[in-house]
Amino acid sequence: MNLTLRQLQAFRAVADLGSFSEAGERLGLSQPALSATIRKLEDQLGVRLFDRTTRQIALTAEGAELRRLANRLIDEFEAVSGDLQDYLARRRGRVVVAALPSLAAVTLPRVLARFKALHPGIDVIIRDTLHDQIQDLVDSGAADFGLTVTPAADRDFAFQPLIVDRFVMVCPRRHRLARRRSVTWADMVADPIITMARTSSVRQYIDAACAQTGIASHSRYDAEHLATIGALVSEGLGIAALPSLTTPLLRFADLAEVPITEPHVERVMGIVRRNGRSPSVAARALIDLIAADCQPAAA
Amino acid sequence: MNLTLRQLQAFRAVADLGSFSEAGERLGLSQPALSATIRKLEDQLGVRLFDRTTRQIALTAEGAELRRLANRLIDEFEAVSGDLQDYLARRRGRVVVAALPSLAAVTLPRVLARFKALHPGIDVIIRDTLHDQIQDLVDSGAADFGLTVTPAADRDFAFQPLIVDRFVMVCPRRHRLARRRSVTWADMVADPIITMARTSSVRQYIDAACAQTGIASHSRYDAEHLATIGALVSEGLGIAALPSLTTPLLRFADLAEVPITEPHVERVMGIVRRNGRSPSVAARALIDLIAADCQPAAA
DNA sequence: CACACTTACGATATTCGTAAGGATT
DNA sequence: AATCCTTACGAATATCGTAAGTGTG
Repeated sequence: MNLTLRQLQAFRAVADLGSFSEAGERLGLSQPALSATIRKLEDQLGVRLFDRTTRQIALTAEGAELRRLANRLIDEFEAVSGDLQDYLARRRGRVVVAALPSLAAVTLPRVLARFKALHPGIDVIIRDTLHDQIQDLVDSGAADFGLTVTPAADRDFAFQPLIVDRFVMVCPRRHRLARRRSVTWADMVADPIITMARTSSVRQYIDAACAQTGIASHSRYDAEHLATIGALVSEGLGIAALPSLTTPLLRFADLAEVPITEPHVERVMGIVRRNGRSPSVAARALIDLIAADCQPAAA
Repeated sequence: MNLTLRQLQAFRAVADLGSFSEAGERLGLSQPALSATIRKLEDQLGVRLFDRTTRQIALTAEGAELRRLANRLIDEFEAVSGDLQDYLARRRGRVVVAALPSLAAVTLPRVLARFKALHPGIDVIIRDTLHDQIQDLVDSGAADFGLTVTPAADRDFAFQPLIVDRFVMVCPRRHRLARRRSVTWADMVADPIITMARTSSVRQYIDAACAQTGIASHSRYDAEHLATIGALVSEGLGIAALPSLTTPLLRFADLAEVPITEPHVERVMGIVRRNGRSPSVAARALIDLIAADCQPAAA
């Protein structure tokens, strides 16, 4: 037995309306076509579903049973079908973004505001975590894509660069370096440097810069959160070297911000995806929006 | 969008097996046919469901979503389909029989024992009630068919005669008529006659017989239940005129049973169905069994 | 006679299988 | 070279609509 959805829909329409011609009209079919469909269905099942009296039709007992089952099935089917429609039309769905805290806090919120307006039915879940874990999340498929720095070369990732982030020095406004147009790493040696915890990718760049310039790292404080760093700097406990992308989060602290020109440290941030895996429609939409936001010139 | 069950089944097979050729083998389809099916499904949905790398295929995010939905749908469909199969194969179902108490107590139990053995999944519900209500139950569709006497001519019933039931006199074994080969209505006048209550169809025949022979009805006792009549007769309180069909139920009372030859009163019992309504498969099966039981010669 | 379903039939669409093509291991 | 998917194409099947047929009110 091989029932067809169309057969069931036709049967339901006839059973509901009690008329072949009305059902045909509703389904956009000619009445003979419906007649043939029901006839075939009856042949397949080996049972009469309607008692015909040329003038009137009535469900048989088997017809009534089939009607029950068909209703259940078609309802389920249409509900699911609607889900898929919505999903594919980006009216429904879910995107999981794994992003570095800086991007999650600065870039993403701005984009998400627009995204939410465009696709109100899509939930965006932000996993703000560190670079290594972002790579793992993307690799395992737990995240649709990642927003982070250039991924490790040995991983099979597709990387789409978006932002080149340079480091800036952050200090109190009354600090001796606050008025400078730019500073060098050497300028900063005299002060205690407050950096992010060793687990942070930012710290990797700082340490690299230290090694590159031959200057020993001399951080006195490590912080997990940017807000903590901002507070520490604000209290005059030291100065910080941070990616420029993160400084908007420190606005509350009323700090001075000076580019670090020597050594030239920059991190390239962008979108990390699994190679050979196409993103979901919802993810694709968000990726496009992020790219447009970060590269207005490219658009 | 008009998804087809076949499309979903094809998609699920490919998604499960991760291979077009294996899925084709399982479905009994050629591999290109499957390829075309999936291709068309993707076109309809406007989304790629698989990432193809000529050597390997992997679900896209939409594919994964569709897989979830397809599984739900197909499982539901197969469950429903199985229910229907069972129903049509008479492994499941329900028959409601409206029967006169005599038939419900005498004929039906014997048949139902065989029916239950043949179709253990079908529930048979017996409504033992009086003729008028049987007609109503059948007419309204509440009962699949009725077992009763010839229905009223003004009703639109199909009647299939099964048993011609003649009336017999029932009396104590030591009664003066107990040894007779047959008796007439006139023979019985001397004794008090115990009959069923006025609501019974049996009583209608008794009264008709009285009127026909010009003999006044002179029943002293009315009883609702046959067992009561049997007990009354057994105690010597009178004699009874009953359809021969009912006498097996009086065996407990150890009574004599003599056919009544004059007047010739008989009731034709059979199966009553609604005209123009085909019986359910289950009902048909039970009807056939009853007919075979009552007319072994016809078989 | 009008209405509602059925049957008949030709046209269109869909689906299938075989055969050939292309890419990767 | 072998394997797996895709494309191409002709054949079988299904489905549809128009037109004609049948029985009922």
